[in-house]
Amino acid sequence: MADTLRGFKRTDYCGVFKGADVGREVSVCGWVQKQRDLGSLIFIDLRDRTGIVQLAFDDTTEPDVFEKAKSVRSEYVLAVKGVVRERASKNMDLPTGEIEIAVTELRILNKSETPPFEIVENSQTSEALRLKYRYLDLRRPDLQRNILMRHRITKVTRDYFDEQGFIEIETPMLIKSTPEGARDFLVPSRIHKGKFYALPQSPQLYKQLSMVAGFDRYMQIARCFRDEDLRADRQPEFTQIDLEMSFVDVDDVIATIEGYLKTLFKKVLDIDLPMPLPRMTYTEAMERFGSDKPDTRFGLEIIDLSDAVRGCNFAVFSSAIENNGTVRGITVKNSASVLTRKEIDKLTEFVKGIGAKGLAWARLTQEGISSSFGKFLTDEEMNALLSMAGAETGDVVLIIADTSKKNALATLGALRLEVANKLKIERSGYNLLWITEFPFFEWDEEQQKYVAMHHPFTSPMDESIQYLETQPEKVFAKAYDLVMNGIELASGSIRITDEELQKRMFKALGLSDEEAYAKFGFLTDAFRYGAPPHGGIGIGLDRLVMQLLGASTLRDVVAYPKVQNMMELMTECPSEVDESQLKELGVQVIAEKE
RNA sequence: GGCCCGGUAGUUCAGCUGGUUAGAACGCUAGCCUGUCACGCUAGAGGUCGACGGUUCGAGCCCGUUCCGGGUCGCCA
Repeated sequence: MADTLRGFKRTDYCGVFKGADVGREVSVCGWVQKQRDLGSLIFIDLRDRTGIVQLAFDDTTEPDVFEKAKSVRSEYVLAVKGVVRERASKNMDLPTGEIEIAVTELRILNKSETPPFEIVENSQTSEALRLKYRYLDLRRPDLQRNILMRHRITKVTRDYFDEQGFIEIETPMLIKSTPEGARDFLVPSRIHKGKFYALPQSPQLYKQLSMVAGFDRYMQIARCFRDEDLRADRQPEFTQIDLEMSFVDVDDVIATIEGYLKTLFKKVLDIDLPMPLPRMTYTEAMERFGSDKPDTRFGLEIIDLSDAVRGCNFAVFSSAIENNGTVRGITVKNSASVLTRKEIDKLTEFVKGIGAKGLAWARLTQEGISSSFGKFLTDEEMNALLSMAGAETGDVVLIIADTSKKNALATLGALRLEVANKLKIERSGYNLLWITEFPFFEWDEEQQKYVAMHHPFTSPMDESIQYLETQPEKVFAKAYDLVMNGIELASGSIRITDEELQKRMFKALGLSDEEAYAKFGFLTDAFRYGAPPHGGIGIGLDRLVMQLLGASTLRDVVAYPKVQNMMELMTECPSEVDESQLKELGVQVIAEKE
């Protein structure tokens, strides 16, 4: 039978003791990190979320307390009373290493089985096992720090936006399904059989309606859901710092977020982030980095080599250009020793894996120039190409030719990151920038038509509205993304508040008036009653925390994450439900397992 | 859905060309030990080699299927 807490009152956390505490009688609670039994001397490291304190049992300890200490094992839960004293031998590696607690009273509040893995920092145990026993995993100091840091970040966030006059409004979790974009999680209705709620992909429409309602500045730390496949930086449910502001344009939203980031970095990391943040248009980001979320902490920028090889005898190059395509490359400085033929073959496989037809290359070594295309080019053409690429001895030029400029840039964007990883190019620090002026429409090869890059409430830039019906590729959006270290951290836009423009928008996206009204009528109705101009942004809180902590996966900053197949390994959900539950909901399972 | 990587003791891993009784470290159990803090010493327990099927005289190892985990592409307005 375990001891109880009756009459016991904790006075201190474990990890906070200092030399000045010597002589105090204290009471602490925690988990046993380690018991070291030296015979007539026992040490126990007691751990709570603040750290570790050493408990000492020796010839000054009551015999029954000493016997009890002998029986203590890892992860037992203890309550301890004793006197803080200076250690006979100090441990300077430990914050509390100068003192220990000479125990006068020991209560074993609960025993523990031997845990399936050790509760230590930097655990090497497989993530699957750790996730199954997440409550033990979360006891580890690194995850404790992450979760505490996450708390700190949300606290600073709420405080900042409160001070700026933002109002936190809780929007519903059971909402109407609007199946554009990502797949919705659906919730069947018991009362309305055959009808469904959706879990929100974001509070988008409600925050806009809150602007119509006159709340002027809205903020919510909102849970969002998307039924799409997972990645290291994607969970099916995630948290967004969601904002909306009335009477603003692009610069106002950006300035607000910059103020927030400056405060956040200062308070959480004590870093003075230089403001304002750099801005880059979408077009420039694609041209230079082949990505709308460029990691600009290193070079390897994309170079247009088309002019050097136009009309050359290498059909791969010349025909790409003739067919309105392009030839582009990146020059990898001083890499010829690392990027051997074999490594370049691997890179070729890599680009083929993401849809390129191949990879042309040139290595400039002391022994001369070797390349995959040299025999097709005249010396003049080769020299012009290398000079345009800025290549010198020791460099390697990697070239993609494609009839689609978009594909060539995207491939090189991915290749650029792959090469940076391969060469272990140093990428430290916090690199933030805004990407602005996104195209409104994107040409979809499969559907052979323009499709929206954003939700249909995004406002076009004023000067491009005229092209909406005639030249969709010339329409740019009042949309902005915040990119940090090559990860999309936030995304937002100024919204449409003009009913006529909204109708034109729906039409341009291929939605009939009837469809648009059935789906979004509640919003367009609202806009007939005095909608203030407004815009906002959603910041991915999980990604933000991940970046600030330097974590490599969201699972390290989400307390109870899901794994790649969408399961939560601890509770093993999703799980089957009773036939009676299904019947009550009017739901029939037809997708039996094969 | 495609591609790539992984699955051997509680944990992290090794395991030769397919060949006797599958090893190590940590952890765990017991005993000893008065200043440990990666305590030390001695002894011990602990294995469906992810699962199923196949090839073989013989499979942890080869082949097939499948399950589980990770990365990635598709997907993510």
